[in-house]
Amino acid sequence: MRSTKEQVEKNRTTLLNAAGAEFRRLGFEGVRVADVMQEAGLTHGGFYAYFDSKEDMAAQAFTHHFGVLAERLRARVERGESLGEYADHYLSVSNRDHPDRSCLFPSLSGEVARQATPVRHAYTEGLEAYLAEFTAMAGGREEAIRAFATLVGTMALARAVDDDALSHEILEAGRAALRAAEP
Amino acid sequence: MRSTKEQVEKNRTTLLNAAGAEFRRLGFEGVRVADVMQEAGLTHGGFYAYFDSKEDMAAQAFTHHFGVLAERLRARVERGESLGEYADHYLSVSNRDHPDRSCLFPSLSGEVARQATPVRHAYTEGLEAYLAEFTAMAGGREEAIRAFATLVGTMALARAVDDDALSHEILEAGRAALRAAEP
DNA sequence: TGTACATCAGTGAACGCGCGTTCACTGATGTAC
DNA sequence: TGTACATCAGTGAACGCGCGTTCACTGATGTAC
Repeated sequence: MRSTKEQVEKNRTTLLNAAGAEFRRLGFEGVRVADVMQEAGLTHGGFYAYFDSKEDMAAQAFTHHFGVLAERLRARVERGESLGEYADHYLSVSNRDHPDRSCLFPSLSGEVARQATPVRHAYTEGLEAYLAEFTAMAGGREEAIRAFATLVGTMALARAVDDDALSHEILEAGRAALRAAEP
Repeated sequence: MRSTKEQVEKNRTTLLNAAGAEFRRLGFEGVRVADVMQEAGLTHGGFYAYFDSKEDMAAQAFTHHFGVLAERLRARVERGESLGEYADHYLSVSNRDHPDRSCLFPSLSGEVARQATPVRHAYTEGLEAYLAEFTAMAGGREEAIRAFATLVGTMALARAVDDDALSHEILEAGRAALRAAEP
């Protein structure tokens, strides 16, 4: 049943994308190794041909995700997008309702703080890469950190809350905050 | 082995405090029912005399925690504490390193979004109670939401990061943001 | 106030399920000659 | 270029452990008379 090298690389990408989405959607413990394999059309036994452990998969999926994220952010910066426009996108209802399709930080930061070194390290490098791009949009590094913390906190609260009106109010307050913070 | 009514009430409080601290320290799945019971000097079998399920314990512990939190915040408001002073406290290194002794939102918001109704409901009521107090300090409800989202996001990032210098930088940026936002 | 009985907090063993990980095996791919 | 062998991605059953939950039992508390 050996696969071609190309197939293996294709599978690896599929697995990293699927794992990233599942982690954001379900949290670290909510993800099942067998499910991720299934999303790539494989059975669970083959998992260890790709990863050392579930934790290793998380670290690799994080790194992969952050690469994609930074690239997308760079495109927005190059397009000259303003902080307010970015906030409208980041804090949209669609992003709120689809953590699997959006940024990792609001969904997983709490859990990452409890993870072991490899995962935290991937996270930290991802945040640094993100801030490096975001600094241009926010008009300075400190401004970038402030603005990003507001985005992350806003989305985390808006997602957790069990009341749609309150959730909308939170999202709108966050958007207004970033509009006001434009350089 | 039946206990007195007073003992039962004392145990209940101990359990709620212990559960609240454990959830903030370890996350929902990281907490073991047996450990929480042990912290009250009890064995795991008696758990269901106090709670319907682990989830029920979480919901009750959240409500209990938010009661304490709102009370403490009210004391600070009455003392006339400024937003900047509050941020210095909230975003202290000591709070960063002791999630079990500090506010629930930065540690658990991500996970709460994936929990069932009772937990999310307790969370939502807790946030509303918190914001009700915080509005006085921040000088308005929208200002309160913005400022609190910044606090929560800042602490979540500062805790998750694997680099002490970056973590300090994040905390300081958050403190500066709230100082600048003072009414 | 004292006595008899019912209640129920608490114990500790056992159950059961989920899930990460391991393992023996398969057979197509890749490579050496 | 063709052939023989080694490699290794992939399979699916089985293992093993952790942990929430259940259960039969205990004995002190609470209550009815």
